Amino acid sequence: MSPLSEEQLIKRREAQRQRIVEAALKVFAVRGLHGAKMSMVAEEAELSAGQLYRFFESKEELYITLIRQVAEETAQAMKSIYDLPGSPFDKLRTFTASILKEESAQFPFKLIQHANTAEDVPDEAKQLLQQFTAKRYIEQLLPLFEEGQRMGDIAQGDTRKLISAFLTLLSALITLNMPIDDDHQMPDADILMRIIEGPRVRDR
Amino acid sequence: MSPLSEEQLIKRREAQRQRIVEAALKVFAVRGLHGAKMSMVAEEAELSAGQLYRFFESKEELYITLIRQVAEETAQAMKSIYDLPGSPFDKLRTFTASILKEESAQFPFKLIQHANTAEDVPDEAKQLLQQFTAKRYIEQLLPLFEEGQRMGDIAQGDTRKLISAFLTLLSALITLNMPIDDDHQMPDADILMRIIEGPRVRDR
DNA sequence: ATTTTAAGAATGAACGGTTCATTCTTAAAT
DNA sequence: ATTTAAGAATGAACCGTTCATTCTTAAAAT
Repeated sequence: MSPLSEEQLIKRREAQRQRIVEAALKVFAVRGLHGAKMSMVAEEAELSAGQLYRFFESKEELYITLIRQVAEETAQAMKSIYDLPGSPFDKLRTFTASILKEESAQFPFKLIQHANTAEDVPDEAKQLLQQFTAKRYIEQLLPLFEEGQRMGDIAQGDTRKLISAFLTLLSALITLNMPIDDDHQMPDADILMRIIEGPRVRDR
Repeated sequence: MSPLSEEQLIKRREAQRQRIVEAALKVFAVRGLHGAKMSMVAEEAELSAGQLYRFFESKEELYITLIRQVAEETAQAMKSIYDLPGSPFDKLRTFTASILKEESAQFPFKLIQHANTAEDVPDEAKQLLQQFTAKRYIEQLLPLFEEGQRMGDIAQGDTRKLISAFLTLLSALITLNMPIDDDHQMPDADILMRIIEGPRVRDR
């Protein structure tokens, strides 16, 4: 009857779909909703533009699917900071360094940043993002920062404000999307950590 | 013959031209070269789109004119940091605060950031920007930072790297173009100053 | 009366999302 | 081996939209 069993087909199809979403993440993160073209996503996913429409009925559906997935994964990644080794400060440094090092780790941030500032973002995407706002991340990190403050690793003061500033700067840095040339060089994690670092003593 | 002398006319025209450039700065800074539409510039300058073409023969010419003007003004602004009152650290804080406070002060940064990362930027604009690169700003600020380091106000270490990181983060923050809503709030200058701040002692 | 200025409509080219006719692949059935 | 047909893939239109730019027209200035 059918050349491929039902099960095989579904699996295969799902894998393809995921491949497209990953390509879309890269393209949408870098270029934004309107700057990203379906043809670019197709190229990145290594199939023809027409093919995309066998998996997603529109650019909008693809975008919403992408946002949904990224929102969930990011929330997950946030939680996983707690599993990192060392003190709260160590955990945060490791987290920060890994994001600044790996380009692929930056895509979700860029995507969300774009989605939050671009216009004509589909309502459904907006709603999804509202469920996963910065406010939520702050609450999620609050215990970690508070412990760090108790230990003296992390600077005293309004904790939420500190987290907010830190996340904003990290996000800003990622979003900057700098060409790594002679003129600019990505500040490393340690520079960024100075923002939340507790009191230092002279000469180290 | 004419109640307006030749001279007056030219002056009037020049003023109008400048008005357009300023409108363009705002629009191009926020939306980038391709995101900015001539109709938007026209609206901002409070004239019709068609009128623009009496002053600039193309979008490209307008853009190049704008880049040239901004590049020069920015270099000028950089120099003026030295004229600010107080210690090197004070000067830098004042400078930073004033940029973060006033939106109009951020336009040049945004424009340059866009121009440096966008594609299909006119060659002439690229060339103009190369003359006023970050590298140049770093050299310009070097004496100020070195003095600050000698005084202990500013953190020790590779001075150029420190300046670069500071400028990059400032630029990133500005470029982020955050909506000032409940979720996000612009980190203030003092937070940013922690990046370059010299050794702190416990309890202030 | 003539020129200048302005606004706004018209133009035309490029772009890009989407569709579709057609060709290819592949694995089961013969 | 050969056939067969479903699903995969392509690439070329299609077609609406979006601008940059030009044209038309009329008011205002001189």
